[in-house]
Amino acid sequence: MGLRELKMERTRALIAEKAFELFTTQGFEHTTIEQIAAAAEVGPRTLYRYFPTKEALIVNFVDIHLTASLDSLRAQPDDTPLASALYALVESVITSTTENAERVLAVYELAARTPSVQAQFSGLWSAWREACAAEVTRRHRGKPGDMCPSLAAATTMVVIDVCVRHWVESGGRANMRRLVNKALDLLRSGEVPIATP
Amino acid sequence: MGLRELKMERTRALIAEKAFELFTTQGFEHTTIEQIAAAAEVGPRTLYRYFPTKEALIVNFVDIHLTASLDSLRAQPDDTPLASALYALVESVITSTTENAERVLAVYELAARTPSVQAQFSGLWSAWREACAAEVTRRHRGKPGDMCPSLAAATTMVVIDVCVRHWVESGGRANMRRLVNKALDLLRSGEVPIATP
DNA sequence: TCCAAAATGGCAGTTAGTGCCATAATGCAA
DNA sequence: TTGCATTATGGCACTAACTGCCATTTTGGA
Repeated sequence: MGLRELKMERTRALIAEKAFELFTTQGFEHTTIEQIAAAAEVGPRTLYRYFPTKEALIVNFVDIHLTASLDSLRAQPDDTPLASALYALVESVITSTTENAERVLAVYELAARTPSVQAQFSGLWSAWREACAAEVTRRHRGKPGDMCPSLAAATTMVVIDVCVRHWVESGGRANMRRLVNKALDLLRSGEVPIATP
Repeated sequence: MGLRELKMERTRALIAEKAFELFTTQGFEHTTIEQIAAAAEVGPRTLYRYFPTKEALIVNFVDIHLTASLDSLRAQPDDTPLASALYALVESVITSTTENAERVLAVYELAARTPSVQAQFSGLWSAWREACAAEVTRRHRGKPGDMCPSLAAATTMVVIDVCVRHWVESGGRANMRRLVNKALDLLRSGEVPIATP
């Protein structure tokens, strides 16, 4: 990586950091792009070259972890059993969430207070789920139209989503890994009721 | 309902309809609020009294169905088995979707082309899922912290989501009810792989 | 017929986001 | 080291989404 890219990466991080600080102290809506740009000592026009929208300044922090988890799914050899490959993905989310607990909690709190941020987050999760489903489908090699891979991916994502929510609601005090394993057990054992006519 | 409210309801519908027309012909981003207001023969300021944001003008169409489905869950007697109550909810989505197939397809196509709309939709689904989970939890009367109701609700929502996507991808030609029952069967029979260490 | 309440919409203002272009910084090659 | 081509920067002008405020109009009912 050249010196140029390094410096830009640093600027990017600085902008995100300053934005985060201002958002947490003043609230998302009461912080303007100008303020953030000023705090990071760049022009507003430059800020927009690093982050396309105001929301991206927060979403960014979760995006990193989700992208990493997708990578760790892709990193599994193609002949890994699907259940194991999916667990690698789950594992990745668990570690990145708990290792950055404070930041994640703050981001979620911020999102809870701001509809537009909330929406962007939902969109991010949704896109991530799509991407995971695509990867699972590729591995599964079933007939097109088979819903099994989509369901497997979606179910896994839902477990993660539910567990992260529970974890956030506990203020980060719950044990995330235990939560996830409990949830997976419930699903596997059929204790979770499924809609029936 | 008074005559006044009736007229307002009509205005609301007219605005939404004109917005929909303009969005489908010109695209979401290339349509301005002014154009929509002009088409509906109201002032822009008035339009904003009916719809808080531009995105709400589309989201509206799906919102109606999701709200209705939630109502049909609430309408079930409290002693209905959870699996049956959840099926009533599923049933509601199936009928409202297929009965408004054309409109739903158009809306989804529009959303697929516009990130901000996409995000709003994800947010809507997410909020709906939360609301359903709350209702399921209420019915379940388990200990607080029990993840079973959240999982039951989330799993059902995910089935609906996956099926609707498949249905949309088929251009509305697939049989939605068959799709849903197939998916529910797969889940119930344990054919869908669950992440395992 | 008149009145109180409520809907409407015009106006001014804020802010997010974009295109364009001049300027400044930087890596590289001579 | 110097000069050049490339690339980041940021200023300016502009569009369009939204908001608060207030005057005007409409409307349902007494």
